[in-house]
Amino acid sequence: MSKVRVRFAPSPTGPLHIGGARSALFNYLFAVHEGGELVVRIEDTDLDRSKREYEEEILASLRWLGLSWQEGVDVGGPHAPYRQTERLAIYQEYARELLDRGLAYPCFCTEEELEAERQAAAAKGEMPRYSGKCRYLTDEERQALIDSGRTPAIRFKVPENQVYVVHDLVRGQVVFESDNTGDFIIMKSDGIPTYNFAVVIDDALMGITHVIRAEEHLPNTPRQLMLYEALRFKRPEFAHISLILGEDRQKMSKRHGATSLIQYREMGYLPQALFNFLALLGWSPEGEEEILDRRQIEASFTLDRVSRSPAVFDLDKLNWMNQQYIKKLDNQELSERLEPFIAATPYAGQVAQLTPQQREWLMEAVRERMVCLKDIENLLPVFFDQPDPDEEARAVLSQPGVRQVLEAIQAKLPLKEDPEEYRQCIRATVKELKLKAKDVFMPVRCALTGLVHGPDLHLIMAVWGRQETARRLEKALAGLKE
RNA sequence: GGCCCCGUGGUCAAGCGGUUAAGACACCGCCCUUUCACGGCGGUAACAGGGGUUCGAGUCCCCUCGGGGUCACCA
Repeated sequence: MSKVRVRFAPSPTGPLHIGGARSALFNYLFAVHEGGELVVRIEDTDLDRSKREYEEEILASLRWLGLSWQEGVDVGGPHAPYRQTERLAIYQEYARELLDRGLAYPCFCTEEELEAERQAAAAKGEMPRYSGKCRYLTDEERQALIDSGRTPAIRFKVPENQVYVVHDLVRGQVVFESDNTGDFIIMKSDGIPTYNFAVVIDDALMGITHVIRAEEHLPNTPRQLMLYEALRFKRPEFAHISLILGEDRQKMSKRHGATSLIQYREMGYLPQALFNFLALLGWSPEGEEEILDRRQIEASFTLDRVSRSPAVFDLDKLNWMNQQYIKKLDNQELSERLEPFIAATPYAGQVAQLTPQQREWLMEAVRERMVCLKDIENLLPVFFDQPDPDEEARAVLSQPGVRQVLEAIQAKLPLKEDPEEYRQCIRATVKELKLKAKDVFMPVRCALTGLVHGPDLHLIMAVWGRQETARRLEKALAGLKE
């Protein structure tokens, strides 16, 4: 058995989509698990829509996700070039061969004519399928058309009455009849190959052994099988993975909200979480554990555990998973991950002023309260602002005995700045005044933060430090009615 | 419409002829707790329908229904 070689072949016509990321991920996982190789090829034959910046963005997204590959546009390799527009001579050579062997022919129909044909077919309730009009043109007729200034596209002659069977690794046998397919274009009139033609040639030449791609490509597969046959290439194994759907069960697209990987990064999702989440969309490990790191997934990934049915993208579950991963980060990592998100808030400067120790406390206070890293922007204010108490807080502060509590706290504010010291200070007050813990904690929280909810009070106080805590107490006391 | 794929709780999903039909997310309840969150415990909830095959069917076959994909000189 030859070494497994798979590929991920995106079109640089937009940012990397969630679905594309999952296809890339499955290829990557299969390659790693089988000890094979992954190649990244750029399918930029759509000249109008392809953009180099998208190519770069896609590669960056793949790297961010944690994928790596052995061959590709950016890393080179023995089958270079890996960008289809740089391989045009190759496709032209094979097109020539098919023409010479009578397996393809020039088609002079204009797009307008073809469109009219399709309209007519649709009107009659027939399926739109190329009529084969140009298939039997004589040499003279062809020459005349060329002389009249037309540049032909090249069509492949679809074999009649043949049955093509795809032995799909996730779907089993899928049968297609060639008669359902009209002669299709393999080279556009501008000399650029179409998708079906270019993929087949590249996959064959690059020694791809397994084509793992989204299910939307399944109907294309018989055309590709015809080309493998015509070009006398050995066909690879195929595995069509199910689609990722939006809430409405339609193929996920822009209208379903965030669909590009970049957007998830910007919202503060961790690549490890996305990696884990995406792997579980359409694949399941043997055990019951669902929080699995990259190594574990690589070690257990097999195609036979890939699901045939489409999967709805469940943001709730991604959120939960991201939260799990955030919780696992230590202070150092969390702090680093959070940096760009903190920088985007008005508190960036103040956070930068914190001592390393205070910063640790900040991380502890905040860690279990975030679903996404971006949530930090809602958590920061309590450490740096002292808003007037909101309605709920005012209710707490209007209870009798609040002044006494605040004064007791004030009297024993610890000299040592440490969360434990602050906690002890409050506990001691509880004991001294013979109150319920709640009746001390809540007034203090409300007086100092103006809010009834928030991170652990002793951690917040530690981040403030003695001076700031004392200042807030002062201010709160002054603001009390009596 | 033609062709093709899919069909276990709201969602992901285990199951590969015999199970009280796992587990996770979400939801609800209880506990922990200064609050919220976290965490712990528990609960509601599913084999699309109909025919077969079989001693026995979520598992195999057929039909129906439902959902989706695809029918370009886009990939």
